Amino acid sequence: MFSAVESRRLYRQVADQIRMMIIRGELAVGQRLPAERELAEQLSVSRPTLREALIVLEVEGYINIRMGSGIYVTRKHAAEATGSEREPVEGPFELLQARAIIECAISEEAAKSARPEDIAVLDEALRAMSGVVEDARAVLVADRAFHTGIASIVGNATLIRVTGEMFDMRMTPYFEKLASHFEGPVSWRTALEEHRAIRDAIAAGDTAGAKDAMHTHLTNSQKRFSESFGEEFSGEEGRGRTAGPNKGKAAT
Amino acid sequence: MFSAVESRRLYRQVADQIRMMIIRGELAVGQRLPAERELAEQLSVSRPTLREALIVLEVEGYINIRMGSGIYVTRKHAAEATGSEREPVEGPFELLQARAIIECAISEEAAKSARPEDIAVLDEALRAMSGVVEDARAVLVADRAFHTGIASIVGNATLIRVTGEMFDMRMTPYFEKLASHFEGPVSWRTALEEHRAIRDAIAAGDTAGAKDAMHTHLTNSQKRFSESFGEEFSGEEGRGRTAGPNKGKAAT
DNA sequence: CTGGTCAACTGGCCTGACCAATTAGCTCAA
DNA sequence: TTGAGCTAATTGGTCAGGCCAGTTGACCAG
Repeated sequence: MFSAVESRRLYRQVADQIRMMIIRGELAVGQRLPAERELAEQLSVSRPTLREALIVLEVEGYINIRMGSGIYVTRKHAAEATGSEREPVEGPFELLQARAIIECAISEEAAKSARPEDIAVLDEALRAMSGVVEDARAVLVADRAFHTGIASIVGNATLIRVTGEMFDMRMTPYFEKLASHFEGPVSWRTALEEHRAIRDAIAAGDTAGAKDAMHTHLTNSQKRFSESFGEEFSGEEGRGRTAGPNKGKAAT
Repeated sequence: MFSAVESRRLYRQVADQIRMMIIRGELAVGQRLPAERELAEQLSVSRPTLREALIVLEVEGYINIRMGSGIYVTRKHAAEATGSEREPVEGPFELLQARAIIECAISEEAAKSARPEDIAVLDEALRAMSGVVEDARAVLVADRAFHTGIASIVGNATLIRVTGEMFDMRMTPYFEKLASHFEGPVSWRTALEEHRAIRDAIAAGDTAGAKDAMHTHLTNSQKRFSESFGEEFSGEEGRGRTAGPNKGKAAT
């Protein structure tokens, strides 16, 4: 929601970065993080700022700070309560298909009620994204801000959260490995153009157009994935069952 | 056991103190707190410590820190202050609206690819539900099975999970307390009829009809809610947008 | 009135230091 | 050998003072 522009605050950026590392699994549960002084130096921030970021993560429940001992990772996912299912997550193709279905509907809804200030939020996310296509980490933040920004137009906290959670599922080692094969400045610029098309349709109040543009965007993402999937993992057994490149859809 | 002497960290004590003042109403919603420097002096702590406490409260959602402007109380959040933890707690209406948008799209998609065995799954859920409308607990299980059953027609694990998670959000004390005022055999039979309409549309491959039927179902759920407790929520501030700094004063 | 400038706040961040809790390693007596 | 107790290094907790950047509103030129 309104944390789009506000994320300029350094301690929040630091918190985002560390949180992402935990979700990705780069920091195992139970593992002890480097000392505050060392961490601050590695991240090029002062210790007070690093401490503020750590407190954010502690309140959110990601880490446990023990005085005199160290900082420990406690869990890797925010929503874990219902003791159900598997950790291994679903495959990237299923995820992108699910996002296509859900976010298309959200875009459609957003186009109905977008106001100028809502469009300004999207524009800010686009502007931010255009400036960091070279930075693999920062561009993800901007990408996320755009997608959750659309959900925020509807003004529904649940939609914002679900959209964000689905986005964050790409932060898995499996997904990351695939993404590293095709994500780059070029593909991000393409995605940026697709974002602009979505933004324009929403700004124009064009519900069908917004839905189509979002569908195009996520379908293209799938394509980019499947190409790299075919090259690198051709001999491997894929996981997703449906969700081929051809989703057998009619109208659009 | 011996949790008496915890040597609580100072910034947490400060956060507790301010949080209590907000909950008690000593600090009105929307009110601006004293400046950090002044507040630190009043509480006899250093500014960094005060800042850490404020960041805790900001993450918890009690206050809103605006750079260059000041610190503002955003809400009281009375009851569950102690067990708080995660759970931004979106309201029941937001949840039902989100479900309407998302599950309508899923129903539409399901109607495209429903096979006889998929319909059989829905029929089984309907049959189970019809037999337990008297049992408040069992009927919820059947209700859940129906909704996730629709998602399973699309054959996408992410959709199934998201649908289930959104459904499970009603399993909170807050939500259940409200639900107990209107949920009963009568309302469940009505919901069952709405389920049947959804099932029929999906079985017939009627995408628009499936979407409409699902929309009707969840909109009616919303109505049943609002008829019982409509007024309670109307005073809440919108969360998604317009963190209006312009309260109180109208045009000049 | 209108629009722009500017100075007084206010939060954001930093340096550098010291205190307090924890823990690993050591000594030394049993 | 063993283990109880001490020591010192390590780590988080707190403090002080300062500078920078964004916000706001009063003020002045137009």
